[in-house]
Amino acid sequence: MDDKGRMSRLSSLLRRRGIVLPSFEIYGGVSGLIDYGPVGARIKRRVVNSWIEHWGKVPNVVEIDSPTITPESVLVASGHVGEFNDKMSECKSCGGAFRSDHLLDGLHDNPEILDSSDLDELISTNGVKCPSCGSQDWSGASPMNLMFQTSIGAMGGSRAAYMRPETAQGMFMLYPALYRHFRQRLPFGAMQTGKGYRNEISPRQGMIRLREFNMAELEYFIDPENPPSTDLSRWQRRISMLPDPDGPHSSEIEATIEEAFETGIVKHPTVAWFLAMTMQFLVDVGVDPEKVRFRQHASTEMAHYASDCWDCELSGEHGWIEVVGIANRTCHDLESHEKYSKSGLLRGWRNFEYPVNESRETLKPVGSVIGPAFRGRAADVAEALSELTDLPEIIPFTLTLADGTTVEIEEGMVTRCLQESVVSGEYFTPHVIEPAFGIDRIIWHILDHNYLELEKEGEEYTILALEPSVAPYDLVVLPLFDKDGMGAMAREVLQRIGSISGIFAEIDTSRSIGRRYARSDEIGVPWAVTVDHQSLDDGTLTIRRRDDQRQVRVDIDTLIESLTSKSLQSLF
RNA sequence: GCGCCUGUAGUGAAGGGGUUAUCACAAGAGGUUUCCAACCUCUUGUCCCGGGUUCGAAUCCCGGCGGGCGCACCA
Repeated sequence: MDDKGRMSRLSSLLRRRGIVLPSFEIYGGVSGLIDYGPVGARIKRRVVNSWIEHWGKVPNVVEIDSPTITPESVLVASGHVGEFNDKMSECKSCGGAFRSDHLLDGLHDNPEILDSSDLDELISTNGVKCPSCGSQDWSGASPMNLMFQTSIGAMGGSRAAYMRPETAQGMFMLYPALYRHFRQRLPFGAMQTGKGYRNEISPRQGMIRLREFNMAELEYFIDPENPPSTDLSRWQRRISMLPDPDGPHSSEIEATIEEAFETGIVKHPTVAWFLAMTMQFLVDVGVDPEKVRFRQHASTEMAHYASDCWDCELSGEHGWIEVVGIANRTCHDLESHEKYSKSGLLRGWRNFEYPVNESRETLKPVGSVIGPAFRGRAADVAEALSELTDLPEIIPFTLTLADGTTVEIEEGMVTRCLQESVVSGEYFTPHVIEPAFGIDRIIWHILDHNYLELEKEGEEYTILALEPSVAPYDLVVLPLFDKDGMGAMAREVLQRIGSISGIFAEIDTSRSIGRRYARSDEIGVPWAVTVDHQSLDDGTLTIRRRDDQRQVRVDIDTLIESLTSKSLQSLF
């Protein structure tokens, strides 16, 4: 079977069976937007649920949910407005598009701050040549905004906003509430799943580059001086890793995460732990462990907020694709939000091992003298006095205010006093380790890795060998024939199964039994329960296992019990 | 955004300036059938959108939208 055809056969299957389809198709479709159909939506829900459960087991990790509409100011602070508004210049000769500021590298100290007309002028006066064809015929620099713009408020006076390009900012916005929730104790984490939006220039490759996509992100807040200790020894699987090409370990290796951390390839213990947990998650939802690798970002390609960054890449029909980014965002986000919002709540408190006694000599302003003497500037004088670190030996002296002006401080304006205090700890800005998952990309690879084209009695036969935890249905109930009471009994069985919480089943009565097995195999249903003639006599049913088509006969109570305890596998 | 290729039932394809657009599979109804896409009868359903050329356009031309690949961009 040729490899070129496999992807189109898989895509056909996804459409035909209502798993993933193009959106708005009767109106011609929109590039970069997809629908999950009735079967795909169930798979997606279960992948997302698996993700929430996986990380929810970590102590001190909670789920939150925040708006997708985000005020501009938040994204200015996060750096997205600057970062996602690059100006592009296009070569009129060959059609190549380049970042305008990159064209001016070496010609201007800080081309990023230039506006469009300055960029155009510098490009033309310096005779910048097109890197691909050498021509000098440039279109005007125009912003390439990768965020969807909107505004809050229907009438004039509305507030600029964007559809969020990531969910992470929601967690940062909620930091004060999280800090309270966890009773001021780090580490803790917050996660959310939901939509993110990026107005890609050219979305491609099916569900790989979307304009509206499902993300799942976790922000784990730690004290950088006391990173949580982690036990990496429970993961002994060897994983393919591509360390930073500019670093000391530049070639691809196979190692356990523990080894990678001990040899310094992974620098941060918490990052190492997240790499291991990520691998675990992917394997649990049915990604082929042989098609996973972790790639460390070179220092040059790191996102604006990250100090160390690993991609988890999966191999499939589209080659190696990044599906998870694990970044040490350090204190960047919280610090930046503190600066822009002037909020004082984006911090953690760390107790010293031993309290420190501090004594400090200060010059305390005498209000009744300072006030009349300096009038409107009195407050500035008091401020400047409190910030003095080296107290002058003699009074009078000259004091420099915040605005750079000076005043003479004379005898009687201040009193010298000694402040004694016990300092038991200090404030700090927590660091953040962030795993960010692209759910749609993961779903694609789950489908890809589990799409098996087999041969059965000389015929092509397709199985979607999904992990039961992410299968669209847990099982399908099939009467051998829909008559003689078999159909009725199948419906009773379905009803009993339906009352088990967390179990989803459907019934299929049309056409031959073999065809119905094939249909359920094709959408990945792991179990089929068949009601046959013997069922009518003695109440037993057969359970068929998708992956080897073996069947066992059990009575209905055993079936219900096994389903409840999720131990169907043990019947075989 | 540029270049090349491309768009016909749910899926995959054939055809093509002139009656009612073809085939397979899938799907629905009925029959048959004692467990793996069997068989029989019947049925449903298609030329991406807009404009142009023409007596006549699904077919030719132009534009748009969508898809694939490459470049660029992006993670």
